[in-house]
Amino acid sequence: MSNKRVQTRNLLLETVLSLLLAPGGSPLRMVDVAKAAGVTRQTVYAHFSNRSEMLISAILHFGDQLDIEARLAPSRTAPDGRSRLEAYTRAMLEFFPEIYPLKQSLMRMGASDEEAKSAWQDRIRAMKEGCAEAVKALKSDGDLLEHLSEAQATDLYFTLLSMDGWAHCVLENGWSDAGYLAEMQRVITLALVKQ
Amino acid sequence: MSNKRVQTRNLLLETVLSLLLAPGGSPLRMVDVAKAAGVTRQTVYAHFSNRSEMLISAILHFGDQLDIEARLAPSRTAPDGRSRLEAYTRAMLEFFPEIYPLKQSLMRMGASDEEAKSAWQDRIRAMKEGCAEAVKALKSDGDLLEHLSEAQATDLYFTLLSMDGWAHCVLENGWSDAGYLAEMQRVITLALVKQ
DNA sequence: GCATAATTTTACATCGTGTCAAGCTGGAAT
DNA sequence: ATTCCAGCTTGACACGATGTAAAATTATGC
Repeated sequence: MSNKRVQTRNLLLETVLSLLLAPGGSPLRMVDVAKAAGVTRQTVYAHFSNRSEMLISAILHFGDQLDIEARLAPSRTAPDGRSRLEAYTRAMLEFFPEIYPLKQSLMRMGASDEEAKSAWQDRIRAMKEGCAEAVKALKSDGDLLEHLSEAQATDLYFTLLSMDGWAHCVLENGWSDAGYLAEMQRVITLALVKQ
Repeated sequence: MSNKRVQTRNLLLETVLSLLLAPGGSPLRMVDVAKAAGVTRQTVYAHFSNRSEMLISAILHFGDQLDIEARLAPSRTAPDGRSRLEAYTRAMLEFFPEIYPLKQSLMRMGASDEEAKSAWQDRIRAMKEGCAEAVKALKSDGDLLEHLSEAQATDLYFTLLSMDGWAHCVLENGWSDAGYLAEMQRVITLALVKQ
C-alpha cells in the first residue's frame, strides 16, 4: 500500500471536492481535475476507472470528513422524545449549509453520473434513519400524534426537514438560520407531537 | 408561416416530451429525438439551434398544454382565505403527478442544460405566485398567524408544498394521494393559520 | 406547373471520455 | 550503490455526441 499512491488518491479526492464545491458549477472534466491536482489525466484514470467512480469516491470521502455520526451523537442522548426531536432537527439544519453545495453540484451533473447520485442518496438515507429514531423515541414516550404511524411520521418529518426547503428560505429568501430553525421546530412539533 | 414548419416543430416538441416523460430516463440525444420523430438530425437543428433551446421550447410547450391558469381559477374564487389556501393546496397536489416526471428528467440532465433548468424554474415561480396570493387572502381575513410576515408565510407555504416531499411520500413510500393531501392540509393550516 | 420552402444527404470540425503502450523517475530493499 | 519497480508522464488513438455547412431532393402553396 505504497504511501505515494494514497497521497495522490487523497489529493485527487480533495481536488474533486474543491472543484465541486467551487462557486459557479464547473463542468468537472477529467482534464480539469488533473490540471487542478497538478497531475496527468491518465493518472486520474489510474486511480478511478471512470468519472462516475471518481465522483462516488469523492462523495464517500466527503461523508467521512463530515463525521456525521459523531456530530449526531448529542441528539441521541436527549432525555425524552420531544427534546430528541428538537436536537435532531437542530443537528440536521446545521449540516445543511455544509452539504448543500455538494448536492447542488451533483444535481447539476449529467445522467451518466446516476451512480454518483445514488451514492448521495445513501448519505441522505442515513439522515432519514435519524428521523426514524427520533420519531421512535417520541412514540415510546406516547407523545406521537395518534393518527400517525411511525412510518408515516418519519416520512412526514423527513419531508419537513427538506434541504431544498431550507435552501429556498435561507439561501434564496434571506431567512436567518435561527429564524428558519425556530419555524421548523414550531411546525415539526405541531405536525408530529401531541399538544 | 408555412403550415408544414409548425407541424414539424410541434411534432418535434411532442416527441421530446414523450421521450423526456418516458420511463427509464433516456439520454435524449439529438439523434434519438430525430429518429423518434421520423426525421433527420439536421431537421431538428433547423428548428432549434441547439439542445438547450430545444429543451426549453419543449418545457414551455408542456406548460402551455397544462393550462395552469385555467385549472387554478377555482382556487381564486374561494370565498375566504382559509378555503382559498385549501383549494390552492389541493390544486397544486393535483399538478404534481403530471409535472413530476418532467422535473425528474430535467434534473437528470447535464450542466450544459442550465438554461433549460431556468425555464423550469420560471414555471415553479409561477406556482409560488399562487402561494403568495393565497397567503395574501388569508392575511386580509386576519387569519394569518401574527408572527409571520406575508413573505415569510409565502416562503413557508411554498416550502411545505414541496414537490420532492410529495414524491418522497407518495411515490417512494406508498402514501395515497388523499392521505398526503389530508396531512398537508393539516400541517399547512397549523403552520399558517390562527387556530 | 413553378418557385421556393422544408427536409435529406453527405461530409466535416470539435470536444470529452476512455484505452493503450512506451518511457521516465524517485525511493525502497538487498 | 545498484537495481528494481510502482507510479507517473507522454503521446497517440478510437469512439460517440454536438454542432456546422452546402448541395441535392422533395413537398407545399400560390
